[in-house]
Amino acid sequence: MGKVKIHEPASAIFEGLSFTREEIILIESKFERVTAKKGERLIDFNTIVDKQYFIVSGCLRSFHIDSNGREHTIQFGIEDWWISDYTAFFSAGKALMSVEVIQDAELFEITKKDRDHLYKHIPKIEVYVRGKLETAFASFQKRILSYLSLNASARYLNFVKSYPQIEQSVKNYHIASYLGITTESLSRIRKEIAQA
Amino acid sequence: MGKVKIHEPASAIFEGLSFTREEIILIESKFERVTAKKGERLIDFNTIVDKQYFIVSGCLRSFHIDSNGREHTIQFGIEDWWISDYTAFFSAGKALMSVEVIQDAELFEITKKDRDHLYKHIPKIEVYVRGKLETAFASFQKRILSYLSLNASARYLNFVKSYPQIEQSVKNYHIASYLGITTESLSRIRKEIAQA
DNA sequence: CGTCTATTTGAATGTACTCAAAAGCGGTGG
DNA sequence: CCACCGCTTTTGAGTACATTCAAATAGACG
Repeated sequence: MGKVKIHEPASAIFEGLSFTREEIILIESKFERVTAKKGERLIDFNTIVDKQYFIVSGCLRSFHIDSNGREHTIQFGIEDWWISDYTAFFSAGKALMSVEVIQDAELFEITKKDRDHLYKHIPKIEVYVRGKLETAFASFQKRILSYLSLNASARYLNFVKSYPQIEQSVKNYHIASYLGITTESLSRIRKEIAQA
Repeated sequence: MGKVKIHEPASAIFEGLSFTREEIILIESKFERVTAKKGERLIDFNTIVDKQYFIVSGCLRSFHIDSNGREHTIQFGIEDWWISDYTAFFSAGKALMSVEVIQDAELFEITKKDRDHLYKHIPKIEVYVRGKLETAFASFQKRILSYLSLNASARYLNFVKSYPQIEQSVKNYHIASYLGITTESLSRIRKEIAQA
């Protein structure tokens, strides 16, 4: 389990920030506690996205199905991470991808409207979120670099090293779809690594 | 040329925001006007990054040189865009990549410290920047999806469609290094497309 | 025209994919 | 406890796509 527990006040999401009693109540009123079972979809392709999820426990992924029917995993989400279809959430447009539960999960859910309300009334949350966004931005940049400069085997090793907890929580075919390779290729890569 | 001119007040960078006279003076004092010639490097690999650039005119790119000596273009920057090594800039760490001028450029330069000062004294700038960051975040997400789901030819067509202005401003070998393919492959792809 | 840089072409190679089939694993019910 | 089922991973053979290295053109500019 992560640092934040589902029974704590939602304000615990913003780790390191301290709040007044009124602020804590406001934050509490904007987040909804949600539990979701393996296989459930929180966001569906082509629907309007106005929700974002903070993961207390469990594992989720966002993925896209391309014109050939192949799934591509954009992001995995585990405890203390946020997940949504950000492209759609930020622009209030329709989802390019779906978000599904891989392992039973406990979540804090918030709508865009409520998020904006929190930003407005508690500006330090906006500052905090900008910092998180910057970190996520930088890690996306690194991921792009890994597609540009590494072969499948090196990308896999890099993934395992960077996200050991995720590697343990998901199926190999999910990892393959995150790395941009087929299940068969990942299997052969793992075999090669094991032999060395 | 873009909407913002180098002779305008720096506050023009934040398109759509209106400022008081005092705010305009503060913003002006934090940005420095810089001109840079083709070939110049604004950020060098392995050096501390504390500057970010708003591009008024010209063209730049950020790129990484991998362990085999190959260059990979992370981002192109043209007028009205920001460029830096964000990974390093956000974390005040050393550059993973370099930023070089592809076409003579006019820029507004700002340090991290001055940026933070502006955020603190003019909060609406921080809100504005968060919005920009979200847009950039979403476009990175789309780019990752393109590496996962498209072959080289489709990625190229996608690039040309999405960034026609950039395609005109840069060499093919830069485009190849952005798409994650070799110059030779891009040449063959362009030939195929031309024939069809 | 000559030089430097950028692009194209060719042939051989390599990496990852496709499709099909087999093996492994985990849970359920008899 | 074992047999079966569904799901996941592995293996194999053939193929496709992109790379490598080397050489030939094409363009830009003085």
